[in-house]
Amino acid sequence: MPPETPLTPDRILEATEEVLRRYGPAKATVVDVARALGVSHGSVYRHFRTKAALREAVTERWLDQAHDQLSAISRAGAPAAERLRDWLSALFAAKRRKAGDDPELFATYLALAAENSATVARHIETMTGQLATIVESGVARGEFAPRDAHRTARALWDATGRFHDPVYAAEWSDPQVETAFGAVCDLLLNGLRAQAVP
Amino acid sequence: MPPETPLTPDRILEATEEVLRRYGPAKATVVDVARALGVSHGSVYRHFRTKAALREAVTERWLDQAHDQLSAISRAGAPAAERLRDWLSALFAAKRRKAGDDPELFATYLALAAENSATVARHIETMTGQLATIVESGVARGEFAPRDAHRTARALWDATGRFHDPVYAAEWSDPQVETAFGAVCDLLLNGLRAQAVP
DNA sequence: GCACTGACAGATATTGAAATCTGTCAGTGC
DNA sequence: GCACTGACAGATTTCAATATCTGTCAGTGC
Repeated sequence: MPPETPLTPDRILEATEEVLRRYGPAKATVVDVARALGVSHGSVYRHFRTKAALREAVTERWLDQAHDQLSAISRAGAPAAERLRDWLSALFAAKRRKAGDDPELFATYLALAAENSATVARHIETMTGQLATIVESGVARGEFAPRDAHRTARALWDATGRFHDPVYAAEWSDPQVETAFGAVCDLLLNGLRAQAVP
Repeated sequence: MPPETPLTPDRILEATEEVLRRYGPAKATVVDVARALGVSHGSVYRHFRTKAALREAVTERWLDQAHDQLSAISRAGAPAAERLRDWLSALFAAKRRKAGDDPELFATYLALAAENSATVARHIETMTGQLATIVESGVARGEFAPRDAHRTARALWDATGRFHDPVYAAEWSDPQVETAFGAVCDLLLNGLRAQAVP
């Protein structure tokens, strides 16, 4: 019998998210996804070549959500130092909220991220690209000393890892972490404002 | 029969390290340690109340090794900026060497560290204490702008996490990581030299 | 008395047979 | 022709039995 709604990659991804949410990354199976959609698992394989590809697509979708809000900050008109602090704060706040609101779901996506390092690497490139935009405009306006924007963006990303890398999620509920974040931001912003690195 | 050599905590720790090295953290048992020492496992429990206490003692011993070399650098007479860079480089090099030379042993100690967070926290306090010493002397000599040495030391530790936290060990074999380390160091040292954070 | 042993109970880990899952593909129905 | 099904082989996971381990303590020998 033909389905009421056609089976699309998007509907499959939605069902996969739901199944992952309900069963967790270890127990979620393609059969579960098919069952949730009321189709046979063979049909799922018509749209995603492997279970890994399906999970990768879900991972990508999840990571892409993070881009939008931050992208707006990176291209705003405020002074670069302010935009940079806002951007890093927004990233930290978003991650911390997700980790705190639903730790299980966060752990699920952490597991997905761990098995899709290439997708994560692409996500990080997008993120450091936004940081580079801020640094570049700061240099152009004379706020920051001239420097290699991409190298600096990567350094900013690396140096703030404790406040966005999910492996540290357990520490984000510690009240002192806000202070630590402030201290690192101060140091980094100070470093940008100072005279150029030789 | 009385043993040829008396059973001491130190001998037990040595045997435990050997057993951990041979069997890994998941398979190493107290019975294995006792067997390696030629005693009954009951004897081991006369010196360490639980298996967890034994593993914690091994963890502490391992972490303490790291202190000595770095401590010398932190108290040397060189300019603070140079000492700081040397200290961070030495820490990174030591960790990277350990991770690269014997990944299995490194993974073993990583597992031990994960189950002894209080011991690790004490280790980190010692480390940031050494960083604070460098910062303090840099401020005293006028190399660095005045600042809270401990807060700054913690920020330096946090910001360089990617280059000493074992969770990132897999990335340390990437040739680009040296560049990334240099970029973060440049930014941080620049931040210290610049005028004080308000 | 002292350092050690070894048997024990309850907790944890291992193992292998049974169940489930992944990925394929010939077949079904429209 | 097209979207989907469902049976299948091989891979993986589950589960319960079996074995091993942890931590205790009364007992042994010096």
